[in-house]
Amino acid sequence: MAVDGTAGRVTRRRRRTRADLLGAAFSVFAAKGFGHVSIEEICERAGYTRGAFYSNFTGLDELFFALYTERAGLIAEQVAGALAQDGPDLDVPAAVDRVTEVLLLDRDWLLVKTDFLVHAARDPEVARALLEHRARLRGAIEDRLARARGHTELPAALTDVRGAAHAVVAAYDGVTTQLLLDRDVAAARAWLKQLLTALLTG
Amino acid sequence: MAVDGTAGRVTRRRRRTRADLLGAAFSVFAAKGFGHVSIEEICERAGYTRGAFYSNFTGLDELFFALYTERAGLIAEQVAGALAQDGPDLDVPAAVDRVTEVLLLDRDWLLVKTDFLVHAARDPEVARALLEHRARLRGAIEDRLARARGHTELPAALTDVRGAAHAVVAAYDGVTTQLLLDRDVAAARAWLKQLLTALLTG
DNA sequence: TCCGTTCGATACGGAAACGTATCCGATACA
DNA sequence: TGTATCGGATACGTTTCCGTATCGAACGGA
Repeated sequence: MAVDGTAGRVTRRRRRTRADLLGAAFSVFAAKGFGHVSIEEICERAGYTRGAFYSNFTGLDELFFALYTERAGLIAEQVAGALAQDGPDLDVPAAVDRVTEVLLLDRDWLLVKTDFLVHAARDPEVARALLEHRARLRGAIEDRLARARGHTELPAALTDVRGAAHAVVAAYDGVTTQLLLDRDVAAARAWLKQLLTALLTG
Repeated sequence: MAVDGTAGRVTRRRRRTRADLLGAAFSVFAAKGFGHVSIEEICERAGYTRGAFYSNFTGLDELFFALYTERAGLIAEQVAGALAQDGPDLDVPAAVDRVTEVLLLDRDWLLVKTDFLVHAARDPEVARALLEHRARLRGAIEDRLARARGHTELPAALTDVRGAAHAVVAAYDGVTTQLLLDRDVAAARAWLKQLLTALLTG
């Protein structure tokens, strides 16, 4: 019981079990894809039985959502940190370097993230959560761009800072797609840098 | 037998069955996602039994590949046609209108296509095929851009026509991602138009 | 129309995963 | 340290899906 947040007590053991299951789920999802993974498989990898699983989650969907939320939160923090790092002048290549360090390094994360995207695309509830997360990231980018206003020009076609931030996200998504296929991280970084330069320095 | 191409005879009935199965697979994949679909489900939808399925395909993977190849081929033709349509001057908004008519209209196709992407991301064999298809599309765009050379300027940051075509694809992928989540086709089109304008008319 | 071939339906055994109900060891707290 | 609560293991029965082997009907060519 108490799979919900209406806590009675939560033991150390339970937190550990939950973390183990989430960790195992991440690697199994990355390897096989959300759709091709059984609950049993995750439990086996984590070293538990299904009893533990059902004690912590109502099903695969809930676990997947928890997993995504957790990792996405961490990454959002890191990105915000990387963006806040330098001065008021916007050094695009340097900023891109730091951000891609976070966003494009871990192929497993890209796989899981994309799985989550197609999952969300079929479930409006999940889609809302994902859109909110993306809005948060976009917000961090907007802040950064606004801070650079006056120091750097935006091209006319991107009407304002919002539009520019939106464009940055689209570029990132586009590069991710290509990277999933060709697995060339170096090329993806170079390419994203070039793309953002073209977009932001009209 | 004869699931392979080493034809003995191929009856009309067989072609029909195969087409029915592919059609049913498309709608079931779109609705549930590749990973959450059983062979039985497809057969049921198509009005056949598993006997018919195994007589035509070795398994779900093969069917999925055939399905993608078929549809992607059709779409590639349509895009090439839409690009060839107008004169040597590059009217970005008009061209985008015509191309997005093909590429962004059918949500089911976007879903299946994205499923295929994550599928390919985990199978190098499949990834190669998908990369080739993307290369063909990019080629059509390159041709179009090259034809417009001299009539329209490219921004400096996109070093050449190849780079520009690459950027167009990335923009398209990025917009697709957003569209999968917010389901706002009109916004996606407007946004893609704006993005490509920013990219191509430096 | 007849005949050999092809195609898909039927029927079967088996494997895998599911979700639950129950029990016992672990854990927190007095 | 004692004890009440918590957490995960165990042990079911059930469902779903798989892949194959076999058979009869549909088909195309002569």
